[in-house]
Amino acid sequence: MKIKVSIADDHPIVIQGIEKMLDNHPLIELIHTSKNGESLLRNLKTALPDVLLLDIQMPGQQGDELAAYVTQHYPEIRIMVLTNMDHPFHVRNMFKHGVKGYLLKSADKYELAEAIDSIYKGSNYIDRLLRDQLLYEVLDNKKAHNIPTITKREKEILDMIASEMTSPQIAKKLFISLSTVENHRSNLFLKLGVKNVVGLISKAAQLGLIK
Amino acid sequence: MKIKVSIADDHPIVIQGIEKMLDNHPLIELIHTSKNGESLLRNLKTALPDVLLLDIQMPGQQGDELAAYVTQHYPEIRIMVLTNMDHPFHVRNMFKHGVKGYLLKSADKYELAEAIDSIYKGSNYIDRLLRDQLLYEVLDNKKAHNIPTITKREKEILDMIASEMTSPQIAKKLFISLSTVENHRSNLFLKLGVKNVVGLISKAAQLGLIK
DNA sequence: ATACCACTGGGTGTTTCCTCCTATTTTTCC
DNA sequence: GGAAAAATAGGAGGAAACACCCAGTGGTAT
Repeated sequence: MKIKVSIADDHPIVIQGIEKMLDNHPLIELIHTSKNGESLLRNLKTALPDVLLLDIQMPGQQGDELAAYVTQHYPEIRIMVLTNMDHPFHVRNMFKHGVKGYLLKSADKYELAEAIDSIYKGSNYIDRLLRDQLLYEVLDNKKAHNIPTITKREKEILDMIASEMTSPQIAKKLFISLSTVENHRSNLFLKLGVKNVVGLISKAAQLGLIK
Repeated sequence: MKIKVSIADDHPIVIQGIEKMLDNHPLIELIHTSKNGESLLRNLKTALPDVLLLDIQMPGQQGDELAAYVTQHYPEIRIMVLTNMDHPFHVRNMFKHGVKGYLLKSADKYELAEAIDSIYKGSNYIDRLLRDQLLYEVLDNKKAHNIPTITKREKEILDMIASEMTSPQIAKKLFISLSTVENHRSNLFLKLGVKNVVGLISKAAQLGLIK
């Protein structure tokens, strides 16, 4: 009995690449591939995989919502994220949504097969570099990547900052005082652990909070 | 006589994906694949492809330098960029360095084959969306994406800005006066057509100038 | 009912940003 | 060798950012 694998990724090249990598593998078989969330959900109704390879950035539904949905409705499927996003934040975030593995798209066929095999057997799998980074964070007691929740208002203001608006402009547009805007700004700096607006933009982009 | 194709991309998944896409194609054959610039140059010494599929972001050499080198030393090779970067700037930039085609990694096998075929036959090929955007820029007489050259010093300072350094800090580190740093800043704003550092960072990231 | 938290607003002071000038020296290129 | 571009530096001024405070209000969860 082979391990049944399904892929959801909007890039044909990636799908074909994985197909080729798993081709003729003695223990793994590919049962279906999906270009987007809807297609995936349709496929899941026809046959259930043991392991689902899931991209984070896809048109329509976001990977984290999709992961949460699949985890809830098909708890027996083990989800492995397959992405280019190499920030520990995303690892934490996706594991919160029930995934069991996190693999980068730079992986080769041996890594891919090993990752699939180990999460099928019940272990978790995280890309080596990211695993080390997460471990380092824990040992170092760093909170930097353990991002606190960004509130609705903060997110709103973050977006406006990112579109090159100054604090006075934001205050005017939101009908609130300059002080309030600057308070929100400062809170964003604190929460993301950055020193200035440059860091804010970089970090927020890295975390997928903007753009 | 088939069209001889070579790939240079640091992601095994992408290489395998393209291999699979071109497998059994009646008119196209893959003669070698390379994971980085060095490996590519070594491969070129053994056999010459008609078309080279080249990634922009690779460890070590950057895609544009590599393209320029190959264009100069092997003018008979037609280079097609294969990348995720979907900004018109990169199209302009890579064509400046002698490439003949620009394809996004979201392409499917038909697009891939068509693109290879058309640049082999002497036409250029640009992803449809990017082609439209470029055309729009021309018709609209927009200069926004026609980014002037960023000088070495400006690049240096841009990197320091991106690492959250303030102007006084940069001045101190480079042993130049604050005025000079601020001049370079202003010039960067002008060249990238932005209003403040936020815009600078976003634009620079978009253009691949930083990170 | 009380404790928490998001959102709001204010004050005060320093630093940095950003713009608009001008101007000299050095490097690069044809 | 002469022109153009890049790098350097200065002043002057206003706007914005950033770092500290503090404090009231309204919702909500225990």
